[in-house]
Amino acid sequence: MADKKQVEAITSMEEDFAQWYTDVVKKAELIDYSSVKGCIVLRPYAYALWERIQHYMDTRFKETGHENVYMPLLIPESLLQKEKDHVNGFAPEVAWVTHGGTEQLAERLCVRPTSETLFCEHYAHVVQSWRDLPKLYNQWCSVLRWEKTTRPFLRHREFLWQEGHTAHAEAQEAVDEALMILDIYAELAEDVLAMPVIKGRKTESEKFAGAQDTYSIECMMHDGKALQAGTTHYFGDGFAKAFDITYTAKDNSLRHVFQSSWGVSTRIIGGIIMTHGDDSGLVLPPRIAPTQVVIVPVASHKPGVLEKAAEVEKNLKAAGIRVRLDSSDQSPGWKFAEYEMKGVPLRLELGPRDIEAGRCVLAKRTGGKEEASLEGLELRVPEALSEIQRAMYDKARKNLDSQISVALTLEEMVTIAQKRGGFIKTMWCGGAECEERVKDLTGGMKSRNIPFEQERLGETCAVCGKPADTMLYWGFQY
RNA sequence: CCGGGUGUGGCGCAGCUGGUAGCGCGCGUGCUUUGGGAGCAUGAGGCCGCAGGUUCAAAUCCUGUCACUCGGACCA
Repeated sequence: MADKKQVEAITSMEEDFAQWYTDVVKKAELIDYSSVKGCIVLRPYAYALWERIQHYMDTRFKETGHENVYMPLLIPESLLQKEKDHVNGFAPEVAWVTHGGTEQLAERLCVRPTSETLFCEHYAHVVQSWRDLPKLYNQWCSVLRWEKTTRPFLRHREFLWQEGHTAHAEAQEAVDEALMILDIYAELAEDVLAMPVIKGRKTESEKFAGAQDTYSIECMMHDGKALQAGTTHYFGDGFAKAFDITYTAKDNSLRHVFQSSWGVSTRIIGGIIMTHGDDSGLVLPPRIAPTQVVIVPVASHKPGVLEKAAEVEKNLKAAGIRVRLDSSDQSPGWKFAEYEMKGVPLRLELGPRDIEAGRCVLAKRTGGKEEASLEGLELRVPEALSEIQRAMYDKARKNLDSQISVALTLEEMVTIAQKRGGFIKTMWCGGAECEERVKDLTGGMKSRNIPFEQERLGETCAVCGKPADTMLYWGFQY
């Protein structure tokens, strides 16, 4: 029976969430493992998702004046060493190239874990005058970090991302840049991926190595764990001083630039899976789905069926819909299950009975079947897709809201952390010791961010009881 | 990095008191099927993760190693 095979194919979320995730990632043909730990093959379906994410972001970046560049893969050790906090943050997880052919290199080269240092070196070369600013660069590339524990999408050693790096004359411009990009990231997550986010600033102890301020968008997964889906950083002039990036201002004084950097990686695909997926597999938001509509012909050997299906495909394609006709000789039931597994938002069933009646069956991946007239289908389908998109966001939003708890005391925090996880919001005094203490007592819960949307939950820090005027989100994270 | 589990055709597994590999699914071909993972027939495919060792003989026993996976620690 269909149900039985489904259950065998994918572990239920309730039974074992981690196993469910691994099953979905494999069965939906997103990835394959390679022979190097943490270096993962992105199969066509996963890469198509990434391309759509890329396309959205790249368009937004270019609209806002950014240019794409490409920096080298290798960083000499001496260059990496220039900014102290930065090197301390990354040193434990960089991989080194020590030989060229059979010869040992005079200086070893690190495979970029991120490219701040390369951008800084380059900016020092090309920035001379206030007329050269701002520099608004982005690059699409992969980076390498020698992680101990790896999981598909969520934690790779090599992963794809974009990293933006900008240099500005004024501090405020660099801050504005970091905040504007954070908005773009939030719009990607909410409008395109149907993943509601919490925007905010990272605490001192959680910010990026070398940054003055780090901002993040935080998402909530089905299992109550948070996922940081994107971050942006304001660097002040710290890197500029370490790398000697100076320009001559209008008044002929020599000044350091102010910088920002920001990135989103393929990790966000893991977020899509864990935000929307269910026990039948992936569920993809229509705006990002590589295939939005799959046409499943029924009794396709009967005359006229495939022809009609091809005609419907052509019409929908002409209407700008990403549609695919599966005319393979698999049984309809097989196809139903297959495309559910792959999260295709809308299935269009078309058989002899339908054709005779001038209609088809539309089945939403999110639930619900309807009969639709073939006449005007190119209007009904986009409508159905936006209904799905909206429903997915609403559902995710509801999940996020239901996972937020308020705690006024440390005892409450610990209880909630152990009982249900999710986000906990509390007042916080600003002390790193309080973060440490929460982490110890809860077995790893950390601050997520200080949300831009602040509320006054009380007058004192939930952890230490000292006066507090900041509200902070906490949570377990991926 | 610490602890548990697992590595045998593409996938899932059996075989582990040693004797040279088997099942289900999938795959190829043919016919019949087609509204929730179709049926019959026939065929192809594996030096058992890798490296040592014990033995007349190793998928099986021993040692090492690598990978995957779960949990923990760590983590822009």
